[in-house]
Order: sequence, then structure tokens, then C-alpha cells
Amino acid sequence: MAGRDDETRRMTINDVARLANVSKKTISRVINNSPLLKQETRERVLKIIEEVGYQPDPQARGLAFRRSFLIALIYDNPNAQYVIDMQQGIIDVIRGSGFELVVYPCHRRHPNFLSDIRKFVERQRLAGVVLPPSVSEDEALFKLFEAISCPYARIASVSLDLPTRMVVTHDHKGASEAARHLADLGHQVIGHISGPNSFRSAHERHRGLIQGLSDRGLTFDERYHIEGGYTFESGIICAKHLLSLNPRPTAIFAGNDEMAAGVYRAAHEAGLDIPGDLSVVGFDDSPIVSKVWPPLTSVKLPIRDMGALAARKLLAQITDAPPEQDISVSPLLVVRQSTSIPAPLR
Amino acid sequence: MAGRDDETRRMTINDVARLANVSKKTISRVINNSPLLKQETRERVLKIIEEVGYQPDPQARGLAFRRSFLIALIYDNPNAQYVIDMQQGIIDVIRGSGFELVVYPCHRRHPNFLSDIRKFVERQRLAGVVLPPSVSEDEALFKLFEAISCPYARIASVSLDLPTRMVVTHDHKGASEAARHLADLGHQVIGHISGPNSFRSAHERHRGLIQGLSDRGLTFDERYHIEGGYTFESGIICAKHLLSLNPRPTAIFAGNDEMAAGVYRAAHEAGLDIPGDLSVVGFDDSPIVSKVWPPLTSVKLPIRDMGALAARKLLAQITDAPPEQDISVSPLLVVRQSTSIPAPLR
DNA sequence: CTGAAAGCGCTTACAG
DNA sequence: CTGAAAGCGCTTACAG
Repeated sequence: MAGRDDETRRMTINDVARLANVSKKTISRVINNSPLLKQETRERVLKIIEEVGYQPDPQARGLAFRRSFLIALIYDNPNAQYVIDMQQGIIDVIRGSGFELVVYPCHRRHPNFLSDIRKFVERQRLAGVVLPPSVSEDEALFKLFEAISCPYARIASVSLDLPTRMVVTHDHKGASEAARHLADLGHQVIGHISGPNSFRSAHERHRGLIQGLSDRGLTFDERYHIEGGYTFESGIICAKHLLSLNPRPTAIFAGNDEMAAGVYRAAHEAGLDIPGDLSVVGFDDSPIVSKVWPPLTSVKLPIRDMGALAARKLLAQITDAPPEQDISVSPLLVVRQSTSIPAPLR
Repeated sequence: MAGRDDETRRMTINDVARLANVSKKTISRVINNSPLLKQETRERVLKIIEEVGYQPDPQARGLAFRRSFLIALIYDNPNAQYVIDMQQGIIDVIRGSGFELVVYPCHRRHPNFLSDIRKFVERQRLAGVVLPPSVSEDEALFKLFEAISCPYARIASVSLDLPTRMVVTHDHKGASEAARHLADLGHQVIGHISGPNSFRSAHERHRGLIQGLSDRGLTFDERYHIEGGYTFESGIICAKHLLSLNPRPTAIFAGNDEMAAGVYRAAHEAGLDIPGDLSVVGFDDSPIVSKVWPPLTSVKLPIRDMGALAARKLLAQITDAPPEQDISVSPLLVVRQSTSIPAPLR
């Protein structure tokens, strides 16, 4: 390894112990917040630690603990904004706690998916992992984490696990709110482009749509349902199909904003005005909502908060702290200008 | 710490040494690719390591080495796609090397910016850091890294450091290519919305524009230059200004795609057709280019490759390997349908 | 080319 | 409430 030696040697637990006139074990107790410690001693040591700028070495602690202070975000989510927001939420919580965030992008369909993750977790002796969709929906992965005793927090649209390990996003609720919004505007013939069947969220958003319409006395016609791939291109293709139906839908609820942008493109090519001829609703409230015209009505998920909540649940498991109360976050419909009263009613 | 004990104890260097009938030091030499080792011994040990699935403990190695096996990506870049692509590029290179990637989002204007980074680097004894813009442009940061002997790789639009520590993106080149493209189409009155003055890339792209026009015998008129903030909203505002000038520009070169999307919005509101009344060029080739209509001509930066190159340069420093040859990557103009011959010439 | 001893900076398990 | 000994899994520095 390169690099010259540091001028001033790093402070160690021994140095602090000497300065405080106690044993290193006492310093260790301060670091680890041990309850069996005189308040006066703790404060005196804490003061010295502060003064000399001592930072316990996480590698040495990890070696002795047989657990590192690393938390991993294992993701296969193609939405960059989603991943970045989640990272930020996790950082919001762990910064200052001594833990760090390691990122692990992967492909769920890769043949070595499971064995690579296993090697990674065991090699690094990870303190825990955060799993957003769609890796959060892989059951084989959880059997693995159970088997190797690795704490984890899953984020998914519906509860799939113990509350202490789950952050539930209730996509169902957001989708039903969107559906009621469309119904209240007067839409009756509504198209739905769902996400791929392999995503739990696709089902939840679809179920939510049906529920929301049902709340308003409407029945969703499954002929107006088509499965997309959560991509822009799939949105275009699926929208073309829906717009060719008779009667033509007066509104389309897309499973995410990418596909909603595809609906815009298809509507544009068909010479249809949004929202005049067609109302559009998306899901995610991603940065794109304000860049398309008209601004897109979308269901917002508090992704950063979800990351923060997952991190808190993880720390609660790792430190045996009292479990978190909040098990879930709530989506919120943000109404913009892509939805209006359908033309026939105007 | 929670978690039950593992059923089967982990393999250690001692176990492997016993199985191979050599000392642990020999195993250590195999792990660290020491040259002074009989080929036969190395192969025999490697085979056993493979068979028993031994993975050296990075925490123990790090403790003994006084350096961790962690590389950090320190970023304050607001472009999610940029950061994700860069992460992926770094991972492409370090996966399998024993190093892991830790993420550190930050704010350059935060009062504790420098001291927090210093604490972070020292506490984790980082093997190295990767710095994309705009943290890559902070000179105080480099004095710090020098002072604490922390290896780093900087990514910037122009060379700011030793070749072994720099990945240069030559934004100048991409911008001049875009300018020549516009000139070749016949545009003479060209507007430019640059990024904020505090970004080196903003200057480089502006300089590139001037150079490219000059290559075609044109002189850029600085009255058609306005500074934006690399955001969508700033793009709208700046485009409105440019479109109010007399004569009105027939083309606008935006400093990034976000602002180009803002130009679209302003053009739309002004009733101008793209590219009929106004040609638009962006920079970044971000996912948005295909979602706006018409698809945006943009300068593509190979961000993932840049991350990979930065990681390779970092590993070269850390392991004292021969330095990388490539010092830079090249931007590429991707021509789509937002640029055409200006109306007066048709 | 290979090895025995000491140490990296912490915590655990056991005393007192 | 506090401490001395042993150990976590590696590498360094020194021998041979």
C-alpha cells in the first residue's frame, strides 16, 4: 500500500485511557454506552474524547465484535432518482452513528445473484442490509438472510414480513386515491397500464385502482387493463393499444411516471390533447412530472423517508433498541394539470 | 449486538494454513500476491482456498494494514442519473477486488464540509476517494487529502491535477462539436444558457461553443449568453430572455439537458416550434432526451466509463500498480430531432 | 522461499 | 462500578 506515514500518530483507546487515568475497558464502556458506569466517569471520559478528537476505529471494533459497521443497500431498481433518494434517507439516519453505507447494485436474474450476495454479506460481516423493490420481493433472498443471521429491512408495497423488518408503502392506497380523483372528475372509461407482473407494486396499484373506482360505485373493465414494463417505451405501446379501444378511455392511469410520459407521447401522436381529450395520472412523482406539459398528476411516495425508516428499523435490530412504531408511510396524490373533467361532460 | 451464532464457524487464515500444511504467513503471501513464493505452493494454497470457500476478513486485514478496503464516492451532484451511473462504473472495476464502495453525499457550502470529510476519511482509514464535479473542483479539499495522505481520483471537465489522479471529460470538445453542428446547419444567431459560474464545466462548455463557432468562421455574440443554474426552472427563465432578443436566436445551446427541457417549455409557451422555429441542443444525454418531443440533440458523456476509469486510477495508486494510460474520455454529440436548418434558410 | 513472534485497536469473558 | 488477560484475523519486521 502506498502513502507516507502520518505525522502525528492517531489517538487510540490506550491513549485516552492513559489521559483519563482509567483502564481501556472503561473507555470501551463509554464508547458502547454501557449502563454500568458511574455518570461522573462517563462525563469525564467523554470530555477528554471530545478534546483530543478521538474516534474509535471501526475496523478494530468490528473485528472484536465479529460484525462490521457497514450497512448495505442492495438494489436492482432502474430508477436512479429512487435509489439516490433512498441512499440519502439512509444516510440521514446513520450519519454520526458510526455506521456507513455501502452500495451493491445487482441483477436479480443473474445466475450468481444469491451466491454473490451471500459471499458479500459474509465477507464484510455486514451489520445489516436495506432492500428496496424489487429485490425486497425475492423470497429466496430472505431464506438466505435468515440462514446467515443477517439483519435486514425490506421496503415493499405490501407487508411481506415481520413489522420490525418491513417498511410498507401502501401503493394500494395511493392508487385508490388516484382512482377516486378520476371518478370524481366524471371519468367512467378508464385505462390502466400496470407494471410488470413480477413486481408486487404493479398488483397493488392495480388493486388500488379497482378499489378506488368501486368506492365510487364504478367497476373497472379489465379489457382496459394492459401490462407494461415500467419503461417509457412500454408506456407508448400500451397507450396506443388503449387509445384504439372503443369507446376510447377518457383517462389513463399509468403504473409509474415513466409510462405516463409514454402516454403523453402516444396522445401527442394521436393528436389528443391532455387533459382535454385524455386525463393522465402517473405514480412516483419523479422529477419528470414537471418537465412534461402539462405537468403530470402523480402519486408521490416519500422515498427519502422510506430509506430513513428502513435505516431506523435496521439500527433497532442491530442495537436491540426498542422497535420502531411506524411501520408504514403513506403515498400522496399530487394533482396537477394533466387531469380534468372529461370532454363529453364539458 | 443481536443475532444468533453461526452454525459453522467461519474459515480463518489459520484453518487454511493447517489444511495446506504451511504457516499462516504463507497464506498471507498468497492473498497479497507476494512475488517471493514458489509457484507450486501458491497453486496448492489457491486450490484449497477455492475448495473451502475461504474469504480473508477485510476488517482484520485493514486493521493490520492500517488502511481499510473501502473506497468512498463523495458527491454533491444533484443529477441522480449521473451519480448512479458513476457508482455503477466504480463497482464494475472494484467488484471482486476486495474493495467496497461507500457513499457520502454532502453539501459543499455546509460549514462543516471539510472537517466532516476529514473525520470520515480518518475514522474509516479510507483506501481512497472518488470525486465527481463539483466537489472535484474544491481546492481546499485537495490540500486536505494531501495533508492526510488520502489517495483520490478527480473527475472534471479540464485537468486540474496530476494525470494519475485525474479523469478529464473534455466538455470543451463536446461543446465545440455541438457548435459546429449548429453552424453547419446554417445557424448564425445562437443563444447560450451556461451553467452556474461556480462550475468549471460551465466555463468549458461555453469556451467550447465559442471555439466551435470560430472553427466555422463565426463569432459568438456575448449578448446571447446568459447564466443559468443547471436547473429546469432556470432554463425556462433564461430561454425567455434569449427569445426576447432581436434578432431572435434560431438555436439555443443549453449547458445541460435540464435547462434544455426548460427551453422546450419556454418555446412551447411562446408558440415556437422545435426545430422549425428553434433548434435546441443539450448536454449530458440524460434519460430525459427521449421523453421530450422532439427527442433532444445532446452531448453524451460516458459517465459509467468515467467512474470505471477513476476507480482504476485509484486502485493503481493504492496498489502501486503501473499508472493508467487513458487520462481522459471523450464526449459524443448525439444528433436527434431537435436541431434542423433554421427557418429563414428553408 | 518460508516461519515464529509481536502487534494493529478494539471487545469478551471473567474477576473483584 | 472498574480492571487484567486473552483473543478477534490478519500483517509487519525480523530471522533463517
